[in-house]
Amino acid sequence: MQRHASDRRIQDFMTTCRQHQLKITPQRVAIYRALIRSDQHPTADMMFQAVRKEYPSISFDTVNRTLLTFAGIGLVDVVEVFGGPKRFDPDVADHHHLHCVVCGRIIDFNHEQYAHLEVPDDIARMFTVISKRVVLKGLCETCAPER
Amino acid sequence: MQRHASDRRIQDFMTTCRQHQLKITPQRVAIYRALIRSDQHPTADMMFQAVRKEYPSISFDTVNRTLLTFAGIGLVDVVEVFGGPKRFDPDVADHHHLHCVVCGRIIDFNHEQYAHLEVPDDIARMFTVISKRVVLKGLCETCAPER
DNA sequence: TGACAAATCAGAATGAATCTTATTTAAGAG
DNA sequence: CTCTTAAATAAGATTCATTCTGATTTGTCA
Repeated sequence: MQRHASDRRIQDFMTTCRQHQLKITPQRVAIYRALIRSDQHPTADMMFQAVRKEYPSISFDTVNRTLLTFAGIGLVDVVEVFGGPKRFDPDVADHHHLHCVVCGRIIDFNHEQYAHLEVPDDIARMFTVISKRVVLKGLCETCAPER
Repeated sequence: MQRHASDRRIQDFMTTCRQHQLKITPQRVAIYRALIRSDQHPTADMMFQAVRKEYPSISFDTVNRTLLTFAGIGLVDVVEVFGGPKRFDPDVADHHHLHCVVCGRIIDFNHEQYAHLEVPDDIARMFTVISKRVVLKGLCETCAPER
């Protein structure tokens, strides 16, 4: 089942590439594979280290450039950060983020109330909204002072 | 009136510095002055260029370090970005952001619905929330395709 | 199978942020 | 008002992230 789900995503990935006239190279497939089984919100360098293990000859530039290409066609998201390197999110469905201000961890969550955020009329008139996200800053369990 | 409001903020600024045992240096005052009359969401370099005009001998390092110090005591906010240099926000009151994906402009806004965002119980149990913000990505008036 | 545009690699270049060290200075004590 | 001291600053070096350049390789399609 695990194998089938993953294979299915690779098939979809290839279809998306073809739709955008992107060549299906072994590097791109390796990067996409690493992406869908990645820890949450990796940096380009983290992705490079991960892909490297299965594809030792790959260059950092290829990984970075490919991630940006993937972002351009909606296969991955570049998420908001408060400084530091870019971070990527393989989950492109709508969801929200917690940012721990101490360890920098980004935690995904969903909430019914946030699923129906409306855009104020005066804003909607002057701004075309592509995506909406609630971003909470705070302290995660590990970093919160003990009670 | 303009002058008075500004003077008042400088007074408050000095009080805050004293409360945190920060020395009131002419550099810090110049940086704070530039901050409160800044365009929205400047980078450290933009701040450096601005402060420079009134204080030509100041170094970039001092401007950058000072902005981070100010952020640490709540005089300025580091806002979310999607890559690129850090950006600062002199408005530390609760508000929300539009990000134009084309020109990178960040636009402040407020909305009644967003003022009452509740944090889901299961999240509140594992995460101490410091701040909440709605982040909308999209196209600003200038960058939206003509109609 | 061959041609060509696209993609990759390696290393150089750029940009942002931080660190190091020597010097200067604000602020409190006397 | 002067002295002392820790804090702050300036300048340049360093580190890290990202992008660019140019030469080489490789999917894709005819």
